[in-house]
Amino acid sequence: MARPALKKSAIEAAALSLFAARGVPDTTIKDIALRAGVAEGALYRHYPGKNEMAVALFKREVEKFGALLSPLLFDPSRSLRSRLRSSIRFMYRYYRDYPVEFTFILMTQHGFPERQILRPSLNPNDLVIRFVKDAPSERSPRRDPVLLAALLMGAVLQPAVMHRYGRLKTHPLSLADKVTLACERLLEIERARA
Amino acid sequence: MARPALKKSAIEAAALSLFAARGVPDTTIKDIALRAGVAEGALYRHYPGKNEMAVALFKREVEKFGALLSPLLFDPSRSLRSRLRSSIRFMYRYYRDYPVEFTFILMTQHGFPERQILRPSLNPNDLVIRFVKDAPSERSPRRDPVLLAALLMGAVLQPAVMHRYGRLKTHPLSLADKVTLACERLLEIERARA
DNA sequence: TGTACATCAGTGAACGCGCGTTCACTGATGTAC
DNA sequence: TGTACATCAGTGAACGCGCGTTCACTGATGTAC
Repeated sequence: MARPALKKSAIEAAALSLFAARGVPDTTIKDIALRAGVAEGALYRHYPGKNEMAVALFKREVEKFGALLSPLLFDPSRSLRSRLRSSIRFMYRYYRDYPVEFTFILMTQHGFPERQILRPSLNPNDLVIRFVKDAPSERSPRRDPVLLAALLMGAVLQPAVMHRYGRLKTHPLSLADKVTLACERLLEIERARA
Repeated sequence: MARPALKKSAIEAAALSLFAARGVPDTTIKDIALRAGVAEGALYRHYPGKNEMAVALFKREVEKFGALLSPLLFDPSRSLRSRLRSSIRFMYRYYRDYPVEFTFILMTQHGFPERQILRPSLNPNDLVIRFVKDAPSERSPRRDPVLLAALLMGAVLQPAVMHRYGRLKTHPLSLADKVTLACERLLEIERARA
C-alpha cells in the first residue's frame, strides 16, 4: 500500500450526515467534498460512484445496528420481557447517541431494496420477525408473525420519528419502559384471544 | 377563460404515481410529461415548478385523506372502540383502493415539513393526537398523548409499509380487526397502570 | 347571429446550469535490494 | 541504512450529459358588440 486512506472515513462521515439530513438525491458530491474537506474526485478512490457509496453505507450501518441488536433479542439466558426491554432501550440509546446513523437508517429504509442488500441474519426486520416467531404463544406457531413484528416495529420506531420531527418533546429513551409495556401487550394479543 | 385545462389532471396523476414509485427527486419532468402524454412545458401552465407541484400535491392528498378520517375519529354518536375500528378500516381500505395516493403520502412524509404545509385540522398526525387526548383515561388528562398517538400511528401504518414491500403477505384490510384489538390494548395502557 | 378579438392551455425546441464523473498529475508512503 | 522505484490516495480543472425551466408560437374556446 502506498498511502493510508486518511480521508476515506471523513468522506463517509460527511456523506452519512448529509444523506441523513437531506436524503441521497438531494446531496451532491460537492456538498460531501466540502464538508469532508476533500477534493471532489477523492470519493472515486474508494467508491465507483455516489449511489454505490450510499448503498454501501446503508448496508454497513444497518448491519452494524443489527449485529448489536441480535444478541439482545436472542440471549437465551433471559426472559422474553427482559430481552424486549433491553432491545427497546438499545434502539433508543442508539437514536440518542448516534442520531445521524439512526436517522440515515430510518430515512433510507424506503429508498433501498433492503432484502436484496442486507443479510437476513443482520436485517432488523428479519430479526424482529424471528423474535416474534420464537416468542411463546398459546397458539403455536403464531398465526401471523409478520403482522405482529410490524406492530412492534411501528410502535417502537414511530416515537423516534415523532421525536425527530419535533412533535414528541420527551426523548424516547425516557419513555422506553412505557413502550416496552406497550409491546408486551401487543405480544399478548393472540394469547388473550385464544 | 380561453380553454379548459384538459391536461392538468393527467399531469397531476402522472406526477403522483411517479412520485409514489420513485420519490420526487428521482422523477424528471420528462418522465411526467411522457406518462401524461403532454409536452414538457405544459406543467408550467399550472405550477411554477416541479417542487411546488410536489408540495401542492402532498398538501392536497394528505388533506383529502385527513378530511375523510376526521369525521370517523370524532363521530360523537359512536364509542371509542367503534371509531377506532372504522378509522383503521378506512385507512387500510384507502391503501387498497388508492395505493398510489396512500404510498405517496407515506413516502413523502419524511420529505416535507408537514406542520408548515398542512392545516392542523386536516393533518392526520394532529387528528390522532387530538383523538388520544379526547379518549377517556383513568388519569385525566393523559400523561403523554403524543407518545400514545405515535404508538397507534406506528402500529397502524407499519403493517401497510410491510405489505407494500412484500413482507406481509396478507392484505392489512383483512387484518384490520387484529390491528384494532392491538390499538385498544395500547389505549388501555395508562388505565391498566393507574 | 356573425365577426373580430382576447385569452390562455398546450407545444416543443432551445437554453444553460449543476451535477456526477473523468483524468492527468502530485507527492507521501511503502517496498526492494 | 540508503537509494531507486512502485503504488495509490488525493487533487482540481475540465467535461459533457441531463435536468428544470424558458419562450415564441399555435390554435381552440370564450367574450364583446
